[in-house]
Amino acid sequence: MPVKELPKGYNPAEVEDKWYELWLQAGIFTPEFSPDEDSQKPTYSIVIPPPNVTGSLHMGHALNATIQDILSRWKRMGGFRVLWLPGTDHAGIATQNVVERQLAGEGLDRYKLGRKEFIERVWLWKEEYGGRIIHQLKKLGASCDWTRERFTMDEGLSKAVGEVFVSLFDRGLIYRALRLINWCPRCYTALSDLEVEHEEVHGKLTYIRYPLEDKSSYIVVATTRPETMLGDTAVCVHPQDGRYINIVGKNAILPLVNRLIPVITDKTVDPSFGTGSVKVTPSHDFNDEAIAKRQDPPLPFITVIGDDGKMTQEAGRSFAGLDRYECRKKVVEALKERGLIEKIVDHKHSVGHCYRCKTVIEPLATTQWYVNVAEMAANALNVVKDGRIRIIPDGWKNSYYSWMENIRDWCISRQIWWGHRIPVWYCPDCVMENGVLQGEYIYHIFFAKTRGYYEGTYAALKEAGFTHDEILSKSKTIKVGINVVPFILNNSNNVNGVCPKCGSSHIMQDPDVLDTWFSSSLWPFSTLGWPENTKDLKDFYPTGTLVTAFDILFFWVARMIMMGMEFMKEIPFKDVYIHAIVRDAKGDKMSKSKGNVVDPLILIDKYGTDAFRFTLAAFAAQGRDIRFAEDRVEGYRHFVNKLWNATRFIHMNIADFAELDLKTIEEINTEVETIEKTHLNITDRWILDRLAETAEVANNALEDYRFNDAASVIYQFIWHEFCDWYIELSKTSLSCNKKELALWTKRCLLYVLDNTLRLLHPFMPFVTEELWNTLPHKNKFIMETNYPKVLGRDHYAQRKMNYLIDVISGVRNIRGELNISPTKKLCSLIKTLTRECENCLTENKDYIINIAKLEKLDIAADVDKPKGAAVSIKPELEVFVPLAGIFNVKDEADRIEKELNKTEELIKNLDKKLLNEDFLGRAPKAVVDKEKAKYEELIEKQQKLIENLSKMKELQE
RNA sequence: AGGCGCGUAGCUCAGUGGUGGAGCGCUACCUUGACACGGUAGAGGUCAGGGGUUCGAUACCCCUCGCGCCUACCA
Repeated sequence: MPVKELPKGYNPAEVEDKWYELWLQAGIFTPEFSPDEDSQKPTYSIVIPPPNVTGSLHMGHALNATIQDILSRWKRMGGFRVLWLPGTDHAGIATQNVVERQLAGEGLDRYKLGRKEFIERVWLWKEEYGGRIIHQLKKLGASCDWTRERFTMDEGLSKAVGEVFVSLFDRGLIYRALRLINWCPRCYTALSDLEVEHEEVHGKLTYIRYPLEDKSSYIVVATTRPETMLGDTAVCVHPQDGRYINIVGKNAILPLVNRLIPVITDKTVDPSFGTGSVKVTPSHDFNDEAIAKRQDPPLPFITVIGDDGKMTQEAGRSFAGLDRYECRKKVVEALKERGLIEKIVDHKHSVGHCYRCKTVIEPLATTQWYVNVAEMAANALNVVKDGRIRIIPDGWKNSYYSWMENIRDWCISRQIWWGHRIPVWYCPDCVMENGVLQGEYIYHIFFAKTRGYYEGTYAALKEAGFTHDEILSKSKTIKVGINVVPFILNNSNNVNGVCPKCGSSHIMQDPDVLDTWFSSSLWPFSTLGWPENTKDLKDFYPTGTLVTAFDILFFWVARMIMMGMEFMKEIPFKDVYIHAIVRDAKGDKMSKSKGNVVDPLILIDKYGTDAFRFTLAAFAAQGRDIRFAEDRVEGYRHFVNKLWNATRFIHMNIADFAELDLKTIEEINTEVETIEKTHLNITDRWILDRLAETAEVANNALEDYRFNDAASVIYQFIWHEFCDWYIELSKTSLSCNKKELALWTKRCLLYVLDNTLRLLHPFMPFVTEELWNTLPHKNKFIMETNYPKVLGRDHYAQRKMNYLIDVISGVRNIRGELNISPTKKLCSLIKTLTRECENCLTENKDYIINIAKLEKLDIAADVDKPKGAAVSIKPELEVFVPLAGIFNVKDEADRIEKELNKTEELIKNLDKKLLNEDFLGRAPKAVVDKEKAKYEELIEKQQKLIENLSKMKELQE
């Protein structure tokens, strides 16, 4: 093996980009990398949770991607043909917001640009900035197959969206309905229930008197939103509420508006809240809407707040045009003037906010598209219940169940432009059953006043001389009445299509686009080529594991399961691994507005990707959030450096062994694995055993998605067994005059190093690749090798090695506690209590002498403790270090006394236990035996300590 | 309101029905020929509090307190 000279420390910056580039060039991330072998392999696939194309990498992404990369690399090394498919999400509302902000900077808005041009602008933006997060994932070392990168607005994925929409539409599972929805007046669109974030706010509860029509009295209602009273159409009490029994059925006079509204009953009213009587505003409150619909006949809906968050004409002259909050003040003032405010009290309640812009949501009656999810949800529930899909950790299953059991139809239309446009058309020229043109129910609002017109029905505008194309091109908003019949064109891209019913060519497409999550719900199969029957689909669907955080369990995971079952008739993934949310060190969620975000790229810059990734893995305990602490990253950077230097040591110490020249690491591995164990020295055998156990534990942990356990067992092995013990001991092995033995130690060093690098590679791809490539090898990249798995255990070596460790740590302990300089050479005598122990120590005397810094070592069964010696008591041996003249007698006496106290404490506890009849009778025999053995050992130790202590005391006198 | 989770060394966190663990920090000694991004030794915890189950509880059950999150039609 040629001599390698490594620099003294590891410099990630010099290494990372180089390897990533080489990996890409070689195509090692694609499942086609080695086609011959690959055809035999089982497949394993992961689809990335597509980050928003507007996004930049945050800690959550970093954790998410690190876990997927660990799985991908581990599975590749485990003999799977792996596809990790990357991509991004078009993030309708978010992206549109970003581009609109950009336009505003130029004094433009989307209406001035027009729909087509606006969308072109978004694509331009996407081409320029949308690749940022992809670039950042590469910095993280993500082994995605970039040749298969997808975007939810790609042609293929759009085709899938269209196919799914049409299929559900044809089966009546997609429908239009007029109901209250969550409306964001700033984003100017409907939102699904999930996209609303509820937040506690400190508000006011206003008690308002509504006079009764007969002037006999008034009824007091309590509200948090006084401005909505303008749209009240009833007052409601609980049917059994005695206080109101006499006025139910009467009318109240709605103040400020002077509308007569009935006092009605509904069981949902809570008599104990407020006055027990509630104002009913069907158009602006979900609860009130439900009450209104339960009445027979239903209560009228009066919309007093518009889609811009301002009061409508219906709100009356004094309030129309006011912002809803402005109006709230004005209404309260007006009521006060009339003496109709009974009181106003502080009130904490939760209010819905837009998840994209945090504006307070307005419930608004609009016509929207919905998916009927009842049946799909039931299927999606079953596949988790019957275990076809596992959720890990399974604590999340209950959340999943309760959501799926209470699921409501999914509002999928959004009043924005960026996204998949709903592939549905309307014909204004068709005549409806009532003899009216559909065009009478299609309402256009222009973005600018044109020839005196600002808005109007399609029919009216046509009448006024506008052409079809003009109407469409000038429309800012198109509201299509619920009674207008939608249809699908055979080819939904065929803009020149005609109405299938009347043949009119004046048809128009639905103006809305689909919820972004609609396209993401198809991700596991649309990215693999569906609706085409592709080879990828056959090879990689269903995928193996979905890795995500719980916050999109419903948004995304549940919907993927629904859609997968519906269109593939098969689960989209076998395991769902839910990882933690990364918080700051105080436990707060990281957010830009709080200014507590930690930028992963800065950490990568500072500590290197490997240290950063390892930190995330080490933190990734199941079922718990991560409080990110930067000093952990620093700690693991030191670990990387430690590994680097271990390799450096090995290179420096194998140079003069010409026998191993020209051998590859693979050949050396074979030699180590096939050699009869008895040819190896005890330290070699011991480290091989430790390695075997480490590999075993690491594999089991990865199998169970316990990334932190895998990381820490590898860490402990490398630092505290391989480096602290084995490498130190190997210095003695290597200087051994039996050349053949030394040669085996050299092989073992290389063997353990190689295995260690492979074990660590999924966690730390860069440094392991760099170091592994300093070894002569057959394959080109470390990821082409196998993940260490079944290596032989060696319990015999374990037991023998413990004798050495006992002696060495005994001497070290004496040295440390008595404050004897590490450079001071000492003498030591070992009294052995068993033959096995004596033989083992004698055989391996040199290790002890070197590592414990001794100048003389005697081992025998009949050693007498020298006068004035420090002592260390171990199970099968006693260590004496004569220190007459060197040490302070009192210090050693104190030391022994401390040890004695500790021992006696343990004996006391055990004593209690062993005197307990119940314990002896009921505890398992193995436990009792173990405790008894321990007890005897401790008693023996205690006696020896007492003996030694008295000798010390004699010396002191 | 309901549900879930958490409370373990100064800090950040693992963990387990049978003598309390890691990293960082701290103390002492050491520039030993892989590494001071290092080595050796050490200090430090009634495992939130109370009750129960058990021969035995930090771990399992119940309650209390504190913190966090999710869900809900809290007018």
